[in-house]
Amino acid sequence: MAQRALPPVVARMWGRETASRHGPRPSLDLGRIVEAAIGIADSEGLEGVRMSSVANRVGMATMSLYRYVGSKDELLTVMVDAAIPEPPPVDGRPWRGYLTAWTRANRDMLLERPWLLGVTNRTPPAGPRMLRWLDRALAALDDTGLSFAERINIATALTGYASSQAHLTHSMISAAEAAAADGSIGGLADYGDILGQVLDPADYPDLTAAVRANAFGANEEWIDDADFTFGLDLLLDGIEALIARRR
Amino acid sequence: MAQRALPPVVARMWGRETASRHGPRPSLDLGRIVEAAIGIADSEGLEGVRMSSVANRVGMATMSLYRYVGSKDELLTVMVDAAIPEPPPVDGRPWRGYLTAWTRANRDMLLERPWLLGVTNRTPPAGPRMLRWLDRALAALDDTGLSFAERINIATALTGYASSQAHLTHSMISAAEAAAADGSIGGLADYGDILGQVLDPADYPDLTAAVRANAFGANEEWIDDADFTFGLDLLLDGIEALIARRR
DNA sequence: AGATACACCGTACGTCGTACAGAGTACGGG
DNA sequence: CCCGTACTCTGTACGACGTACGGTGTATCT
Repeated sequence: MAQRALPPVVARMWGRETASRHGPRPSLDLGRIVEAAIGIADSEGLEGVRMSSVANRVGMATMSLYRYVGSKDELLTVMVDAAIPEPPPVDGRPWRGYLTAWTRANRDMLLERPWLLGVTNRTPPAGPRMLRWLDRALAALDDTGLSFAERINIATALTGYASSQAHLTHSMISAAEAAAADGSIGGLADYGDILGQVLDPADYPDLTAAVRANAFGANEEWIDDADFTFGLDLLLDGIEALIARRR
Repeated sequence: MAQRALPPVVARMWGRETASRHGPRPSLDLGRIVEAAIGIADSEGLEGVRMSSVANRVGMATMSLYRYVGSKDELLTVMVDAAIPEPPPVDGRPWRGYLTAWTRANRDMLLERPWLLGVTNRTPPAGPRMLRWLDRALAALDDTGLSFAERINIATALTGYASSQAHLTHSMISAAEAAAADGSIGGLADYGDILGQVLDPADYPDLTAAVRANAFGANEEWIDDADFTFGLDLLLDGIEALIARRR
């Protein structure tokens, strides 16, 4: 059985470090470092996470971190997985109820730690927590008669929806915060205002109509679940139709 | 009518520059700079886009760019909108056919210029091209009896789906390229391989089953539209159900 | 003609990731 | 018991890169 060697990042995430024989014991472990980095990201955002600031927080020299982590990118990758909470527990609920909660929890975790959105994953997800989410979604669809490939695609679509939505509401929130300071665009109402100024009705007939109908100023409560639920139900209805068709 | 002042980035994107009275004429315009920056991004990726490299390409000193652009972030924002192609033309097609083409074109443009995925939009989209896409999607749903708010939500969901999907396939592609060089994870088959090594069947029952069923090694052709169409049809079926329900 | 505002540019600074090399330390073999 | 070895920790230094600042030349307005 030719075992392909695990990439170092993956090995570290799964705690498959090879214990060393010689020399002094490490005075730290990767966990403490990641924990410190997450703490900084939570309080100062991603820009606050510097190799120097992380090292400072764990009481080491900057360069010492490189005994535990190959690069800053690697640290970020490990951070992401460690910062993810456990997926909602699977009770006996029907799939639709569970996946609703699952997707909402997915979005919520991204809004609680917005810096997760700022880490562009270049590697496919291979962390223990992330995969646990995937596993639970597959489990929820166990009795639907769908193939594994289909179930994976469904989970992927839902994850994508959660993160798009989180990205959107987060950008609205931070725009509003910026607006409070310097008076730029803040809130959907201002956004509609801007559009009204700039749009040429001939070029953008429907969008102009939407602005005039005040479709943007409508709900000021962005985290209001109305929009989120609307799109989610679109997906779930589609899934339901697929399952029905299969039977 | 109290016109809220346009944010400078928005003004620049819409060509609302105030012509200056005194002094020498600018030897360039924003368009040339953006064009140059896009050219670099296309050939070298986002990391290639430095203020110095852009300046070099247009034949100016680095600092001269700041006469045309407030900051690098601003340049990136303007680049994004300028790099977006026109949305597919609206013919008389029924909404489903048009939105299918629209979403696919949306994804394709992201795969053609992957660096678009690397620009994290902190501002809500306010560029002429981006808004034209939105307008056309709204237009396609004209005769469906849906409200403006609903149509906007639908367009948002489809855009989100396109970019999630693009993000995913792009990360697979670049992982494969990296694998060709250093032998890390490449392709879905390798991915499944890794998972098989690392997963504890007790903790990840369904995922293990999926791996054993070879659900990951199945289709090697990532840009194959099968996966894309599957998720898209989920959404479109949901939309269709909604429209039907309304009537 | 002089004042004024603006285009363009060279220099310089601050920040951040990390390559490199040295110094101290525990373990294993002789 | 001791020496070599491998490993941990650290300071210094370098290279990128964004951009603040101030100076210089030029075209327009009074």
